[in-house]
Parts: sequence; C-alpha cells; structure tokens
Amino acid sequence: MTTPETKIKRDPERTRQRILAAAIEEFAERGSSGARVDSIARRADINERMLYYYFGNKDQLYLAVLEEVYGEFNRAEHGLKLDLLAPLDAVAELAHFVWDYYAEHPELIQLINNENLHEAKSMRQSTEIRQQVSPIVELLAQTLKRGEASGEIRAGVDPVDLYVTISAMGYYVMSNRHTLSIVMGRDVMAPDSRKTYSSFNTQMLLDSLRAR
Amino acid sequence: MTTPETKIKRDPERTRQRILAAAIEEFAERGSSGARVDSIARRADINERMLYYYFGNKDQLYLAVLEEVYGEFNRAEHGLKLDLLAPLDAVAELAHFVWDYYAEHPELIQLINNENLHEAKSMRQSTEIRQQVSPIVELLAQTLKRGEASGEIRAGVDPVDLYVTISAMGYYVMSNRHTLSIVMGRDVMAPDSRKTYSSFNTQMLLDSLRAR
Amino acid sequence: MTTPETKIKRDPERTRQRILAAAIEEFAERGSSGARVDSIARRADINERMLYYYFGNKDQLYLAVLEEVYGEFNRAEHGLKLDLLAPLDAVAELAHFVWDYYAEHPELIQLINNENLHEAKSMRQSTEIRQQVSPIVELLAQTLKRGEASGEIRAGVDPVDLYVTISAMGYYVMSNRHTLSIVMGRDVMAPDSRKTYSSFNTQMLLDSLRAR
Amino acid sequence: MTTPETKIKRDPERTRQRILAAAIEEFAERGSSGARVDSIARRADINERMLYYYFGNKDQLYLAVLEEVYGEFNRAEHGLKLDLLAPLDAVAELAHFVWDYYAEHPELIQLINNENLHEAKSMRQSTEIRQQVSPIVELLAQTLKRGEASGEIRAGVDPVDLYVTISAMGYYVMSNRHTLSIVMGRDVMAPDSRKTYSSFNTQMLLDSLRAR
DNA sequence: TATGAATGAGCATTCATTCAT
DNA sequence: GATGAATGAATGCTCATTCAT
Repeated sequence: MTTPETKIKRDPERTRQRILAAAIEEFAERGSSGARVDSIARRADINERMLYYYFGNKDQLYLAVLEEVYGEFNRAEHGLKLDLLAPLDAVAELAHFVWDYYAEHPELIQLINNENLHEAKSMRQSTEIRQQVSPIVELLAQTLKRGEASGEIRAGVDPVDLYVTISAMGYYVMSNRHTLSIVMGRDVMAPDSRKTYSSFNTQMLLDSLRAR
Repeated sequence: MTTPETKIKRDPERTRQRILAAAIEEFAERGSSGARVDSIARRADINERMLYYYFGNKDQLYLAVLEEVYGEFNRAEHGLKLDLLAPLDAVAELAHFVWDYYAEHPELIQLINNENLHEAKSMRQSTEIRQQVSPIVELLAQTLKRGEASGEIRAGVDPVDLYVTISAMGYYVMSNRHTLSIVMGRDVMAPDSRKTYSSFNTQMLLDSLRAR
Repeated sequence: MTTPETKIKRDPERTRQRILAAAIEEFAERGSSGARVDSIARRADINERMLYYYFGNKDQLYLAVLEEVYGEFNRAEHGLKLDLLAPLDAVAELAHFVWDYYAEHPELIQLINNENLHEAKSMRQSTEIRQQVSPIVELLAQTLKRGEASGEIRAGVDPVDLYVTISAMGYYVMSNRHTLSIVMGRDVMAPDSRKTYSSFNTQMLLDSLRAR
Repeated sequence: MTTPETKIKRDPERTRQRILAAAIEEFAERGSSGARVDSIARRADINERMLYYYFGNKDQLYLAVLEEVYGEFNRAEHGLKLDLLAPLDAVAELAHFVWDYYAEHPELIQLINNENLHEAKSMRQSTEIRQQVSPIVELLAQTLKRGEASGEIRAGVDPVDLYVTISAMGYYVMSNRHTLSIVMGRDVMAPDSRKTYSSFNTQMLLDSLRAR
C-alpha cells in the first residue's frame, strides 16, 4: 500500500546488474586497459563510487564481466541436446549453435580477444571459468563414438581438433569482420555471405566426417 | 678530431627502424590504447622526443606499424607460386603457408585483433593497405578453376569462402591459444598439437574440395 | 521470545566506549588527518554510520578523544600527594610520575604532537581542557616554597620552568624514540637506557635545586 | 649578449629548489599524509607534473625534504668549534646552539615529529641520514673527558644522556609551544620566557656537571 | 538503534604532446 | 638531428558524509 513504486530507488540488485551490463559494453568495446571507469558509470547512470562499492575495483569488475559473459555461453551450450540427434546431424547442430552464438554475441569475442592479448591473465584467475573445462567436448566425443559405431562417421577424428575447427570457422569471421571487409571487399557477416559461408563449412565438415 | 667516425651516432634511417621495431612490439603486446609512448622510446633506446620527430604522433606511428606488418605479410604471400603446383597441392600449399605465417607472427595477429576492436578505423585510413585487396584470392580463384577444368576439384566453391576458412583455421588457434589452453586443457600451439591439428584440417579441406 | 537477553546487542554506552577506544588508537597512530573513519569503525567492530550517530563527525570524535586522553592524564596527576613528602623528594616523585606516565601512554604523546602540528586548534576549542590549566604547577610552587622555607631548596626557581624541564626530559625521549634510536644508535626507551637516563636527570634536577 | 635574462625561464636547478622549498613548508605544516601535492605545486608556482619529473613521487619528495632539512642541521652542528673552549663553556655553547637552532627551525621539529609518528619509516630508508650518526656526541664525549682531566667536570657523565637531555630541553618547548601556551597560560617561546627558561636550564646543566 | 546504499569533492599519478635550446 | 624541461587533461581510486529504511 505504501510501496513507493513511483520512484524505484534503492534497488541494489538492479544497480549491480546495470553496472555489470554497462561494464560488459565498455570492456568489450575498448578492452580492459582502454575501458574507462567513468564511462562505465555514465553508461550505467550511477555514481562512479558505486562501482567500487559493488565490485571493489576496475580489475575485479573486469573479472566479473568475464565470468558473466563466459558463463552465459557455457550455460547456453549446456542446453544442447546432441544425444537426441543422428550423429552427423548432431555435429551440424553444434556447429550452427556455436556459429550463431558468436554472431549474436560480439562482446564475448571481444572479451576473449582481450584476454588473449593479456595471455589470459584474468581468465586464469577465475576458478569459476577454469572449472567449466569444456564439457561440450565430452558430448562431441560421445557423438563421434556413436557415429563410428553406426558406421556413419569415419574413425580417428579427435573431438578437440573438431571442436576447435568448428569454433574457428564461426569465431574468425565475427572477430575479424572489419578487417576482412576491407581486405576481401565483402562484408562477411552480411546475411547472404553468412548463409553461404555457413553452408560451405557445414558441407566441408560433414564431407570430411562421413565414412566412405 | 670532429670526424663523425668516432661517434657513430646520427643514423636517421637506423633510428627510424629502431623506433618502428620497438613500436611493433609495444603495440602488439598492449594494443593501440595500452601502448605507451615512453615505453616505445625506452625499448628503442631513443629520446621520447625523436618519436614525434620521425612519426608525428602516436596515431601515425601506429599506422606505420600496421602498414609495415601487414605489408610484410602481403609481400610474403606474393612469393607463393601456386600456378606451378597441381590444384589440390596448390590449395594445401597456400593453407600451410598461411598457417605457418600466423604461427610465426603473433604480432600480426595481435595488431589485426586490435584493429577489429576499433572497427578497423586505422586500417581503413591506410590507402596502402586498402590497395592490397587480397590478390591471393584471385590466385586461389584461378587454382580452383584449373581444378574444375581438370576434374580434380568439385564445382561451386567460392574462393573467398575457401580463403576465409583456411585463414580461420590457422588464425583462431594462434589468436586464442591462451584461452584455449585453459578451456581445452591442451596447448593448441605445442608442436605435436599443431601437427595433428594441421593434418586434420588439411584432410578436411582436400576431402571436401575433391570431386567425387 | 523477544526478550533482549537472547541477543545482548543494544548497549549504547558500551558501543560509545568501543568507538572511543578505537578512535584513540587510530588518531594516535595516524594523526587527525591520517586517521580513517572506516578504519575506526572496523577497529570498533561497528557500522561506520554509528560513529556519526554517537559523535557527530570525525572532528568532534577527535575532540572527544583528546579530552578523554588528556583528562585521564590530569586525573592521574591529581592523585599525587606531594605535600606529604619532603620537598626534594616531592620533586623527584613528580618527575618520576610524569616520566612513567609518558612512557606508558604513547597515545597521549602522539595526540599532543598532532595538536601542536595544527597549532593546538582543537585543544583551544575544548573548554574542558582549558579549564584544567595545570593545577600541578600550583602544587609544585607550594613545594618549592616549602623547600625554600626549610632551606632545602635554593630560592628563585620558577615553578613553570621547572615543570616544563621535567616534562621535557620524559616527553622528548618517548616522542622521539624512533629517530633517536637511528641517530644515537641506541634505543633510548629500552629498560636499561631509561633507568640510567632517569637517574641522570633526577640527579641533575636535585643537584640544581639543592641550596648550597 | 643574447642572454635572455629578462625572462629567466628554463632554470632546472632553480625549479628543483623551489619545489623542495615548497615541499618543506607543506610537509612541515601538514605532515607526510596531510601534505597535498597540488598545494606544493601551487606554493612553488610550478606545474604539478614537474614535481614528478624531478622527484618521482610524493614519497620520494618527502624523503628529499627530510634529507635536506636534517642535513642542514647536521652541517650546522659540524660548524661548532667546541675544542677551542673551556669544557663547561663548550657544553653551554653546544646547548645554546641546539636550543637556538630548534627555535629558528620549526620545520625541522615538525618533520622529526612526523617521522616518529610513522616510526621513522622514511628516515630509516635514508642511508644519507643514517650515516650521519651523531658525530656531535663524539665531540661532546671528548669535551667531557677534557673536563674530567682538568678537574672541572665530574666523572661518570654519559655523553649520550647529556646530549639527549640538552636536546630535550630545547626541543620540547618548541615542539609543544602551542599546547603548553594553553596549559601553562604562558607563551614559552616568547623572548622573555625563552631567556629565563634558557638560563634556568643552563644553570641546571652546569651545576650538575661541575665537580664539587 | 542500527545498517546498507548512495554521493561529491578530492587526490596522487600517468600520458601524449609541445617548448626551448 | 637530438635532448631536457614543461604542460593540461585525464584516470583510477579514496574519503567523509548523508539518505532511506
């Protein structure tokens, strides 16, 4: 009755979320050293001081951003139900999921690139991220085994190599879309380009995996 | 007495080269915003002031770095003699050249990543780089045509898609080697890993291109 | 159920005392500008906000600290019963009392030093402290008179000068013990040093006061 | 002839000296933590940046201040020619020199007090200061020996104790002049007070040292 | 009484760049 | 060509204090 719903002040969780969302944008756009604390505060429309109140300092905020964005990706990957599909379909499903995810989450790519620039210094610090050691590779390994058993997939395919190659195919074009558009004279992420590129790669994957 | 022999200072071209070499390291390691002018000067063992004398300012130096590193890559690519090889061999040759080049030139990858972080702002400015619009793709297109004509390569392969995929395979593992080593639990750039990964991809490429 | 026995919180006077004790430590260790409100709160194990509730602000808390510590010293000095002793013994008794008090109360010295750094700005504000204008000097004056009358003490000794000199002898070594230990190469507050230094000064005082 | 003496810009040594002089004032008045970098720059009428150019950072500037002020004191003490005077006169000469020096150099006292507040952390760092370990005590020791030999001074006086007591007498009234003026109701550093206090202490010292 | 959330002013320090010689 | 000196505009972070409950 006396709820002051008109001016929703004092909502700590919402404040925290706004800082985090603003920080994801800023760190993705400018990198961990290029990001500015006051810019994050402005984006989040909060007092700069609150950033320290909730996250300690810029470094810890960056780590929180990394864990949030990477965690989301992992949670999404976990949602895949590869075991319900035929082996080759499952590989295609995984590939399309990964490629789409990258296409829809430029911030994930930018943050990962930033991590690699700094030799994954922050990611290494995060026990949260280190624990998520790619359960998807395990799933892919099972799929390959299923395929081998049924004679649909050739033997001797290393699941890590396969996953890395699938990942590379989607990551590279998203990560390098700006320089590629200059050098190739074509926007590799434009809908048409993406579609043909995706088909080309899907075919290549399945051609190669198929037992002959 | 005042012969310039005694104190072999004053070698403008050498000074310029030292600044450039130092700047390549610094910009690659820290990105264009993370790089420090005084750090470059220290690495080059020159007075900070000289950097402005030779290159105007930090931005122009960055551009010079970009053109130098990218130019080297292009010049190396031009050295390839694909037309002397059988079509499929030519594709494999190109792939291995690109993969090896990336592996041996981390600074190229770091600088390109930095460019993409900033939407290729600097690369777009460089008429020098824009003019080099991938003559290698043209070469690859000819190779594919040769292959089609001889019946060795299937029809309908887009040379840009193919080049991008080849590039992706080598670029991604080099660019993301630090985060991959955490997530995959394996150093993807260790000699053994690289070799099997390279074989895996070569096979995939040729399997898929081969006419059936 | 709601008996206040179960959770013995809410003890205003105790909370106040804890804040004060913590503030004495903090102000003594770091000075009035170096002291941190949040550090005091942490030491007192209370919410920072409580400090403002009980003492208004940092300045007023500092004043309370000053009055507490200086008041204690005055109350202790009042406990001296100089009139029961022979005049020279009374002087010696006073000297030892003051020297011991300083030795045992570093926080008094640090707070007084801080006051002098700021030209006694806060002490001047305290009517409580100003009223205590050294009744001990009066006592010393009476002792000197007794000594003169009995022929034990020479005439013409100013009680203020005498008190200041006594005070100086004990204050200086305590206040400057750290720099003295560097410059003299000897810890002037180590038990042995203190004892000989104390004897030296006692002898000096009595030698000089004694009528000849 | 073409000396631009009208606008003496670019005088590094003078700039350095101005920063140092301003820093002495500021650190003396507000302590090492209370001192403000921008206040020092304003006092010295220089760009704040120059302070870092010449001294590195606030801490190093503080150390330079300490060494400058303490070094001056030591150099002045070295100027004393105690060996040309009769032993008791030499002691009196030393005492008056020290008392006058303290009276004329409040910044020395404030800086030493600040050091003791921080347990002589900075002074301990300075090899320059540590090396100056009180050569004056050595001189005093020789004077005492001369006095003993000639029968003018009693035996058994420790030169360190004597020097510390002399120092205490002059230091304390200068260091505590503000609080003393409140508590004693008398400005202990006013010319008249100083004179009688000085006489009182001189008499005390000589009375006690004199052989009987 | 007690506490978590929020704020504005301040602070030491860094950075790219220019000035003067 | 080369160098030391000088500068203004950030930048991440701290601090005492107040608001809302």
